[in-house]
Amino acid sequence: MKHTESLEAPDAPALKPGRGRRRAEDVRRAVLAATAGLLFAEGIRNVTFEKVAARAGVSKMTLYKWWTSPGSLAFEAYFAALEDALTFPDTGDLRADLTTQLHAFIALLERSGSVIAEIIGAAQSDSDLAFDLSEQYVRPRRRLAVDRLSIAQRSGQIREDVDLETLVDQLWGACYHRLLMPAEPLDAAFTDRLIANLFNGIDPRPTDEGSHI
Amino acid sequence: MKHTESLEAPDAPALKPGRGRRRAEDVRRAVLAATAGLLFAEGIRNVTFEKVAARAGVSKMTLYKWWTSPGSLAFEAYFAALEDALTFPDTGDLRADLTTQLHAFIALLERSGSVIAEIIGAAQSDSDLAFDLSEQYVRPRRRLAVDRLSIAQRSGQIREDVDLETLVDQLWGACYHRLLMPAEPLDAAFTDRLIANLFNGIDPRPTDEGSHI
Amino acid sequence: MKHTESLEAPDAPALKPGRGRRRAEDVRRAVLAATAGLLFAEGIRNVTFEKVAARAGVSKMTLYKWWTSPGSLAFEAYFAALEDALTFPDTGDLRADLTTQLHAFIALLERSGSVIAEIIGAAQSDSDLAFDLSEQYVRPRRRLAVDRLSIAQRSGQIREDVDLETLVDQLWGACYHRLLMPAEPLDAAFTDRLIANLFNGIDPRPTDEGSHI
Amino acid sequence: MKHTESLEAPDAPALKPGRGRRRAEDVRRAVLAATAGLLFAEGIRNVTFEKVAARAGVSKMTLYKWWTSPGSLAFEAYFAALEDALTFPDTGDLRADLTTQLHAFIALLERSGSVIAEIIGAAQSDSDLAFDLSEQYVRPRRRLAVDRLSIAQRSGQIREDVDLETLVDQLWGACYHRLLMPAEPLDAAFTDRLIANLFNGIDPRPTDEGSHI
DNA sequence: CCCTAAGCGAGACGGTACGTCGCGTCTTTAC
DNA sequence: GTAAAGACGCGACGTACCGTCTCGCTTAGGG
Repeated sequence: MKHTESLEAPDAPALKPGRGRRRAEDVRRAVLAATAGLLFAEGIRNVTFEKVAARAGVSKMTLYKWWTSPGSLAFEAYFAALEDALTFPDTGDLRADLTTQLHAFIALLERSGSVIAEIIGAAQSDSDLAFDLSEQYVRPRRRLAVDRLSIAQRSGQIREDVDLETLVDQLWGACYHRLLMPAEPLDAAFTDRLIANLFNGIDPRPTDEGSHI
Repeated sequence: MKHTESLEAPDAPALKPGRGRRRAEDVRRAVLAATAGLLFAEGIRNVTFEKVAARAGVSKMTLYKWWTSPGSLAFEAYFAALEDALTFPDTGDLRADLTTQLHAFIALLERSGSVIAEIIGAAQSDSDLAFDLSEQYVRPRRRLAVDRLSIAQRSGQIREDVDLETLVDQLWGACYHRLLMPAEPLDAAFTDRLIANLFNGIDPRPTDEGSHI
Repeated sequence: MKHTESLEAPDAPALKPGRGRRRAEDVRRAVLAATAGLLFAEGIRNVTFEKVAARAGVSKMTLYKWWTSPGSLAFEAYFAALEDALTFPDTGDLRADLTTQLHAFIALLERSGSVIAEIIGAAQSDSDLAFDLSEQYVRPRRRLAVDRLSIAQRSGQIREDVDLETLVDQLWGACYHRLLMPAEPLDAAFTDRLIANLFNGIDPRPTDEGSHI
Repeated sequence: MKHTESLEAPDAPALKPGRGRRRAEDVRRAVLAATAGLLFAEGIRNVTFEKVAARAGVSKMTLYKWWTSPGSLAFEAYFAALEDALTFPDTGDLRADLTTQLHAFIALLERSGSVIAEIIGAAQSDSDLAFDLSEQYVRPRRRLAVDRLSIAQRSGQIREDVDLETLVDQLWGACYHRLLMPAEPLDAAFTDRLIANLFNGIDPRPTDEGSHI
C-alpha cells in the first residue's frame, strides 16, 4: 500500500478533497479478496499484479496506482483478511500473561505462519514492503509488548536494569527465528521454556545484580 | 546447488568416470565469481540465471545442469566467497566465550548481514534454497552452538533443566530477529544484554528451580 | 472534428448561445494550438487525446465531446494552423496557370508535406478522419481544379473528349504519389514534366483524335 | 521484417552458421499465416504483436526478434499471402501492354486495395515499414515499369525527351491517388483515360516538341 | 592416433510478469 | 450547468527472466 494510507484505518480516505472521481471502495475490496485468495492458495510468489488484476476484474493500472509492489499488496490483503488483533492480556501476573499471549501467538503461526514467513521473506528484497511491514506490523507489535512489560517492570515484576526491547527479541524474536529458519519445533512448550529461561535464569549460581555487564 | 553435491567438498568430482569431457572446474569458479559479484552489488533479486550466464560467459544450460534455482546458486556463491568459518571459542568460561562469539557474529552481520537476510528471505518461498539453507547453514551452526553449550552444561555452568536448543533461539535467534525484522539496533551491546538476561534472569525475586514449568 | 462544424469557417461559433460560450472558444483555441504543437513536433502518432488534454489544460471529456478521434483533431489543427488557401490563378493561359499552381503546391509540400502525408496515412484506417479528409480537403480541392480546367476546356485549351477529373489525378495525384510512396524527387521540375507530358503527349506519331478510346 | 532478410527470398537463411539453435521455419509460417488472417479480416489496426502472438501460439519475444513493428509484419504477411507477381507483358505494342497491365492492376486493387492502402498509410508514420515498403515494393515495381517503358522508348513508341519515371507517376501514381484519397471511381475505364491522355495529349493544338520545357 | 561421447557455448522458443501508455467511459466537485 | 480532475477497465506496448530445446564446437578418454 502507498505509505500515505494507514493499515489501521483502511477506510480513512487520506485523499485531498480535489475534484476528480473518488476511489471506488468496492474495487479495493475486490482486489484484496483476490489477493488473499492467491496468497493463501499459491503462496506469495504467485501474488502477481497480472493474476490479481485478472482475478479481481481490475486494471493493472489501478493496482500500480494504489500499491507499490505485489508484496505490499499481499501484506495488506493478509491483514485485511485476518484482522489478527493480538490483544495483550493484563491480569497482573506477568508470567501468566506472557504464557497466554505466546500460546495464542503460536496458535496464530500454526494457522498462517507460512504466509507471514513469506511476507517477511519478501520484505528482505522489497524495500517498499519492508517499510510497510516495519511501520504497520513490527513496530506496533513491539510497542504493545513493551507497554505490557513496562507495567510489569514498574510493579516490580521485572528487574529495573532489564532492557525491555531486548526481552521482546528473546521471546517473540526466538519464535520468529524458528519460523524463518526452521530446525526445531515451534510449539507452546517451546514458548514455556523461553519464559522459564528468562524468569529463572540459566545460571545455577546466579550472580548478584548482573555483575558482568 | 543440487543436493547430491556437498558444500564442504566442492572439489569432489563425484562424477562417473565415463568417457566424455570432464566437468570444467574453472567454469564452476567463473559462475560462482559472477554470481557473488551480482549478489553483493545488486542484491539477490538480480541474481538471475540470465545475468550470471552472460557475466560468466557460460551457457544457461550449464547453470540449470548444476543448480536448481538462482537462489541456490546465490547461496553457494555466498559461502564460496566468504568462507565465514565461525569458530567457537572454548576458554572454559562460557559467558566470556558467548560474548566473544556473539560479538564476532555481529561483526559478520555488519559486513554481509543484508546478503544473509536476502538469502533467508528468498528461502521462504524457494523450497530448494530452504533445503540447502537448512542442511548447510542452520543445522550445522546450531550443532556447533549446542555442542559448546553442552560442554558448559556438563561442567555446571548451565542449570541441568535448561533446554540448550531453546537457548540458541534466545541468543542467535534474537539477533536474526533484529536482522530480519529491523526496529531496534543490532550491535554488540545488544548481545551483551541477551547474555545478561539469561544468566541473571529477569525476575527480581527468583523462584526456586523454575516452579512454573 | 465533428461533422457539424465546417473547416471553412473555423471562427464561426456555431455554438448554442448557452452561458459558457465565450469560454468554449478559448478552449477550442488552446486545444488546436496544443495539437498543432504536438503534430509538427512529434508526428501524428503522438497526437493523442491524453497528451493534448495535458498540454492544453483541458479535460479529456471535452475533447471527446468535440472531436471523434485524435486523427480528426490533428486534421483540424493542421488547417487551423496553416490556413493554406491554395488559390487558383486564372490568367487565361492554362499551361502557365497550372505551372504556377503546381509550383506553389510543391512549395507547400516542402514545408508541411510530411504532416499531410501522415494525415492521409492515418485516414487509411480511421474512417472518421477519412470522411473529414474527403469532405474538407480532397473534394473541395478537386472541385477548384476541375473548375479551372473546365474554363480552359470551354475556351478550347483542352480537347473536348478529355475527362477533367482524370487530369487532376495525373497532375496533383502524381505529386501525392511521390509524397506518399517516395522513390523519386518531388520538385518543381517534376511538375513541369507532368504538364509537358499531358500537353505534348508522349507518342512521337500522334494518332488522330484518340482513336483508342 | 528486419532489413537483413529479403522479401524475394524468404527461404534464404542469411543467418550466420553460428552455433546456436537455428530459426524454426514453421514458426515463421505460423506467424505470417496468423498475421494475414488478422490483416484481411480486421484491418492493419488490429495487426498487433499481442494478437498475432496469441493466434500463432508464439511468444511476443519471437516477433520482436524478427520484425521491427506490427506494420512490417503485416507487410511481409501480405506478400507472403498474395505473392502478387505483377508480370509485365511485352507484345511489342506498348499501348496495348499498358492497358493489359493497368487492367490487371485495377483488378488486384479491387481485391486487396484496402489492405494495400492501409499498409501505405501505416508507412507514413512507421519509418521501418516505410523502408521495407520502399525497398521491396515501390522501387522494384517502378523498375519493372521503367524497364518496359524503356524498351518502348528505344523502339520509337515514346518520344525521346519523355522522362519515364514521371510517366510512372502519371499512370500507376494516378491510380494510387484514387485509392488513397478516394473521390472518383477507380476502374478500368479510368486507366484507359490515363493512357489516352498521355498518348494523345490533351492539347487540341499540339505544340511542336514541348516548347514550354 | 583417431574415434566417440560427453561437456558446453550459443541461442531460438513458449511462457509469464513487469511497468507504461493510450482509449473511452464514468463520477465527483468546483467555478 | 459546464467542465476540470481523475478513477477505472481494457488492451497494447516493449522488456526481462524462466525453463526447455536444439545445434555444433571442443575435449577427453577408449579402442
